[in-house]
Amino acid sequence: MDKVYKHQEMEGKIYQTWEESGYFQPQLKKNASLYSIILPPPNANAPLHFGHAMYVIEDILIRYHRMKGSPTLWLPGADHAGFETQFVFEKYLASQGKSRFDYDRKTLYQMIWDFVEKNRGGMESQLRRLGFSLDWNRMKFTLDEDIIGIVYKTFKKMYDDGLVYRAKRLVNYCTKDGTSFSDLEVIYEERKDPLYYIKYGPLVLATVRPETKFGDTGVAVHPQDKRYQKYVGKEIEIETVLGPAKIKVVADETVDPEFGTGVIKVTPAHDFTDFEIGQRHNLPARQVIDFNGKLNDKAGKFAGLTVKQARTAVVEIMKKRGLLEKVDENYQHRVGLCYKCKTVIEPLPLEQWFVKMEPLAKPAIDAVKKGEIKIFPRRFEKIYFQFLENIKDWNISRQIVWGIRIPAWRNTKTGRWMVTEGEAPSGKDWEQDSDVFDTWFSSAQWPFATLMSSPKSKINNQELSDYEYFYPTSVMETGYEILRWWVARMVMVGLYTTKKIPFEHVVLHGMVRDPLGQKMSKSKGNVVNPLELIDQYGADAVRFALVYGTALGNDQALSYPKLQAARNFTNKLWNITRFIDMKRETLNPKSEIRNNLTIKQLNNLAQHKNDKEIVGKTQILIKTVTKDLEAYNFNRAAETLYDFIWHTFADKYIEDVKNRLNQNSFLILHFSFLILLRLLHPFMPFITEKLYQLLSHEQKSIMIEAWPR
RNA sequence: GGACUCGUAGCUCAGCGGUAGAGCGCUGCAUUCACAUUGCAGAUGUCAGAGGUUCAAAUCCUCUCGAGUCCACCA
Repeated sequence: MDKVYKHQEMEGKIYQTWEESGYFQPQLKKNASLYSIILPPPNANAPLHFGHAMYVIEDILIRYHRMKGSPTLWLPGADHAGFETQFVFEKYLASQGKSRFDYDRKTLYQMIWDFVEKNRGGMESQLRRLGFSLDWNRMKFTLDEDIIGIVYKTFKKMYDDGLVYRAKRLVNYCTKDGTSFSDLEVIYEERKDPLYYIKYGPLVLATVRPETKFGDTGVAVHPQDKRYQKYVGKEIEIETVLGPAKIKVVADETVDPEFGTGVIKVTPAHDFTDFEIGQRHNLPARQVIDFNGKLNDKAGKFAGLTVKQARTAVVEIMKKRGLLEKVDENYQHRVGLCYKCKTVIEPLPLEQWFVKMEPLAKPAIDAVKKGEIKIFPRRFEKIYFQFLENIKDWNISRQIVWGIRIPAWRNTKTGRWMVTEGEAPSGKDWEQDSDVFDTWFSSAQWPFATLMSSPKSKINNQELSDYEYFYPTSVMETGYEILRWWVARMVMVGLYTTKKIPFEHVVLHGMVRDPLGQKMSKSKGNVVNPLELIDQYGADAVRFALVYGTALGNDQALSYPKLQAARNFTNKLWNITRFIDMKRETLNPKSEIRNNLTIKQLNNLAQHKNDKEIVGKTQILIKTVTKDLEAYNFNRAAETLYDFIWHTFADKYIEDVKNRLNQNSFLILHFSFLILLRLLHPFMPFITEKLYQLLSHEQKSIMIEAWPR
């Protein structure tokens, strides 16, 4: 053995033998306690980042339960990541001097497919580098035919149940990316914009968006506002930049009398609050901004101007005509932006498919309230409830091509819609909706969709699908930032479709930040690639460093000292093994070399006081580590193991035993270390495998050894 | 406007009701035979502040101050 552990020479080979061994596949048997996790599918088109490396938590759980003897499934997948991927592809097109509008739908889809296909596999080999014991035979892609079929079925069922409806409503629209978004995809930024006080006949009102005034179909005040009582319900004559006009005054609770003058203009087609006011008071929605972000001919001579240009132009004319009372230049407010390209989101009226969320949210709330689903750490329950209790209907239409096309057809003659499970309706006059589903709509079905579409297996003469066997899954482990985007939606749709919870426990990890505690981002240029760290420190060390010293659900700053410490720890393990191996040669013990000595058998073997002591302490360690794993206290389990192996086992016990080593104490030394390796295996799979085989002189993998008890 | 997290040794963070902990750093010593990616010994903290509950509080409660995050959304 070398003096130093060289991970570069070991990890690749070990992973290969694991994969060939078939141990990643669950050993299905009847009446066993099952364990399953569906991997949150990484974007098929992008390299892994630290968020994915945190899935090491799942590998720890999977390896632990596999060793405990459960049929254990960890199912990998890849996400087509609809808008994300199309966004990247369009950037690529732009670099070639092209745009998506240069191609028809079919060609564009195929081009993105090929683009993704070219990058496929990268992410998968990276998951292998991390040592993840995923069952690659069950790999799924979100655009697999059978997955699409299941998504169609769900949509059709929702439609038939009246949970999906088509409506012209205001949506968050990015005029640059040319698609609408759900509420979650809008980010807000604090901005300082001028607040214009505009004269509307006898009234004055404040707005930051004078360019939308062509879409005004009313003026609103608070019902209790005494100043304006006399106008309520009446039409007032106003002077506008396009000449004189009449406009109705309504009273609505949502108006804040403290804001501005207490009067607001109502522009139902371009503001969410105004849309609602419009609905309540029968004010028509007049769209004056088009989907290209420019004003249309309803804006008279301002038609063709962008929103920004129009604002300046309108203000200028109002100034000239004395229609502007004053301008507050220091007005602070928050502006909605496209989460991807940061363009100002334009609320625009668009016909879309919506999912009614309230009936879905209720059972999802109950499932957690009743404890059928548990969330770890507990504090995230609040965020979950808060989201579900205030949920709004979900816009699931996206105006892109990269995704699952919505199986809805419109009759060009009657205008009626028909929803199917994917097949085109008979007859000539049907035209399919050109939109695709929001990626999260299909992702919400991932746990049951993946299992339903896996091949059946024979279990005790019974043909069972993975769905029948494994569902509901045991754990959904992911970053807390997608609790609402994904986890909550999986619970809702899972409960709706399968009538069962999709998973029993939700385990949430925190973010990995850069060494200074800053969020990693491409624009800041502080992104660290986990694969580079694996090259440098080894996968075991990277895994260990990510778990060690950070409580579940907390963010952590990437720490090089910690990585180094973890790497040194692997070296320590290596040298403990070297010592034991060396002593074996000199002592040449003839007694039973069995690997599976239990701690109790070991206890009976112990004669010397210190041998008894180390066995006793190991016994306690087993209990502690097991308990911490069951409670998802991964950091504590890791810290306890590190401390025990290094400072108790190596520093104290080995230092003591090395001077009095005999046949008997050697057995204690040897077998108790094998127990430690097994305890450590879920955290550091590669080196523990290597050392286990070195010491036991057997071909048997530590992966399928029994968890110490 | 609501909610959450964090504030513990120089730095990064565990601990979350029973005599202050780890990693890195620091000081001194050791070392041909498992390991310098080492060992031994050691220094370093009114656990942000103020009140309260308790036999006992870094740990529970209230408030204050600082750092950060999320949600709602203002026309």
